[in-house]
Amino acid sequence: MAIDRDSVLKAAVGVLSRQPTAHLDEIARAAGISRATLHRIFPGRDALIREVGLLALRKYNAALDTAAIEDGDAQLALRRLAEVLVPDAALCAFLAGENQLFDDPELCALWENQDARVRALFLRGQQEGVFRIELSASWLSEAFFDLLAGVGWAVQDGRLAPRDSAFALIELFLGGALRRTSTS
Amino acid sequence: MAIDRDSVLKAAVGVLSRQPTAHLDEIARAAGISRATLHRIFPGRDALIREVGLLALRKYNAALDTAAIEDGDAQLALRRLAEVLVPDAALCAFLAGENQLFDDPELCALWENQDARVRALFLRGQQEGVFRIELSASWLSEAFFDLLAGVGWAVQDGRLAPRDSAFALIELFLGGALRRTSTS
Amino acid sequence: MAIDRDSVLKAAVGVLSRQPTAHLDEIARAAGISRATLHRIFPGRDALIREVGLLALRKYNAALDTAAIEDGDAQLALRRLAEVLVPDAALCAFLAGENQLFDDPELCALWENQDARVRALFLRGQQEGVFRIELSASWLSEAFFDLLAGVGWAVQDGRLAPRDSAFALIELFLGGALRRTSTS
Amino acid sequence: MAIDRDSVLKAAVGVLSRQPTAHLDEIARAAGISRATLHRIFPGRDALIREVGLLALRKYNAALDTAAIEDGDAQLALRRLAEVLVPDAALCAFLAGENQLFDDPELCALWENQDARVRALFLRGQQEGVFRIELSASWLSEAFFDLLAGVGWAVQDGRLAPRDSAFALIELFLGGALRRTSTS
DNA sequence: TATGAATGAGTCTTCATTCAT
DNA sequence: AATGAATGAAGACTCATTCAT
Repeated sequence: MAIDRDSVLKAAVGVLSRQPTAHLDEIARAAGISRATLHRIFPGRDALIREVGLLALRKYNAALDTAAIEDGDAQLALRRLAEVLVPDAALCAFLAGENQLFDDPELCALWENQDARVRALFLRGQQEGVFRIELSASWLSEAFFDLLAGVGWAVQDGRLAPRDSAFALIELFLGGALRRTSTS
Repeated sequence: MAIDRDSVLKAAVGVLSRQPTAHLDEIARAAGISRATLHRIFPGRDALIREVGLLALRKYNAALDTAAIEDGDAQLALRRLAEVLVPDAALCAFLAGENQLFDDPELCALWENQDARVRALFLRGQQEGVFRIELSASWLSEAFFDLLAGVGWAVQDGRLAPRDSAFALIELFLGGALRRTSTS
Repeated sequence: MAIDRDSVLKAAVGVLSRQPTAHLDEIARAAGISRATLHRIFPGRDALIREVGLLALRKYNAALDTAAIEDGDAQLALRRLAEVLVPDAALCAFLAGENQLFDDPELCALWENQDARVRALFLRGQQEGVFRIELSASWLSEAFFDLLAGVGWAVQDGRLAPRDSAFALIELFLGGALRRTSTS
Repeated sequence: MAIDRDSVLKAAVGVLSRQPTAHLDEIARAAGISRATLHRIFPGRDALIREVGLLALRKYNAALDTAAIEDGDAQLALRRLAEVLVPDAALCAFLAGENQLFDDPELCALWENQDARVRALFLRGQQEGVFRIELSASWLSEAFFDLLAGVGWAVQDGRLAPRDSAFALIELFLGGALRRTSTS
């Protein structure tokens, strides 16, 4: 059995999400293999990063499906999405740090497609009166992603407990930082 | 007239916040000088990045002072802080992308000091009943910074109008994405 | 088979003793390897030069031991030393050309230690009535080294036959250029 | 009055004889002028070094004339030469360290011419029975130069008193290190 | 004229990548 | 198949050199 591509990818995510400029040395060490072997599995650095990007985008897309964001109440759909995405927040952190990745037309298209679905979710929610209309759907989409990446970083660096991360994300994003006074 | 360190730093921020791995070539070109001159002003790449980091942290610290975040209502203090920080959001985006920067003890200490002030602001707000207590002060502080960096990226890439950025940041962060229904 | 550090060092001596400013390119070519490999073996130019210096000083020290300069007649001891040192005269030529090398405390200490032994040899010879007392022991030591380096250069450039070099060195140094007339 | 070329040359000798790879910065500083001014006086580094080389060779040649080495007893001629050369030993030290200098045909020719005169002196001395014939004239010439350069270094670095240098040179070179026992 | 400032050229260095075992 | 060893390519860096004052 060949070395497991997935385990190498996972190691790469762990290293690259924290340090996008990490050397292949570190990634190989994190994966427990040598640089040369890393090259046998992935034809080169760009290929490796592209694979990680593809993995991230596929998981993101799968999460959109799993959460069925086009169905039902927009708020609940977003809550489902957060629940599904948070375990892979590191992948989103990776994507946030490798914005050069989107020079690749295929990845860019994938991202656009998925981002469009999220924007559509917010738009739907705004039309249904669930989400605020003063904030554009695209900003909501971007901010949601920013916080998701932030959760990924915070968890990886031990500043946020994985168990709390979904709550922290969705509560802040949906409800904001202000306490709602009952009388207002 | 001598080359202005600050103008070079500004150009470096513009380039590095979008692309942390940018070559010195690009930075020099963006600053309108040659690589050699860039090296005369800053002894090396690390020194340049460190200087940009210092600039960012100093601006951040100055913003905390300007906004007087220790004074008055916590919500208003945070609103003032957002207003002051947003024009320099690119610097925060840079900081977010160069987390390796905090290996430097001095920069790390500076950051810790400033982050502590922001956490104290949230803590005060929570004690005063202004901010929600279900979200930890440190998460609020980190999330605020994440959104600030996100604003920086979005503005730089033309996805968010500079004019709207302060509003987008503070409204989402304070109020969240959900529309508040008057009857609930 | 792994590249031999010693063979690289030997090549470096050959190049650097003639031309202290030689590019790493030339040294690598002389060693039959690429610049990159040279860098893998020695972390940098300074490290390489330092290693060559260490090699030279170690050989010099070993020669002092081999010749047992502290034992027996001082003149014979010096003759033994010359015999042992001459094959490595190129190393001494290298040392003579890289006097900046002695900024390094360790190398400087090594040199001082060895030079002290040679000075002690001359002092002993002077006390035994073997060496002239009008010439200070430190000057004798230095002059001996100068001639040794000169032999190294002359041999490398083909102006002196290796076979004659020990004789040329020791005869000139001990006896001087003047013919001794029996009647005087 | 323009900056004195000679004072700059003198400063260059002082620096370059100790450190052949010295930067123009150091030479300019030693001469009390700026790098740019140094460039105005000498068209470039090569030109400067060539000028110093020419100066050294001219002084050497002048010394051969002043000492009238072709006249009278060979031993006395060499003693006169040593007396005349020792004050400029630093120049010889410079020449010894810049052997690349002799790639220049003119300098090479000059050197060859002068070296031939010195070799002729030794050859004459050997034929007159003054110098030993076991040591070739060319080796004697080279060794004399080596010791002269050694004197230059030793004086510059404070290991030899200028006052003693001529004596140290000529006594060692002519008489050698061995004490001559009256009975032998 | 003399100089601080700027730069072109070329070396040093470090990667990602390939090769031989 | 996996790896240590070797290398090509390209960026970082430092000079000598030139320019503008």
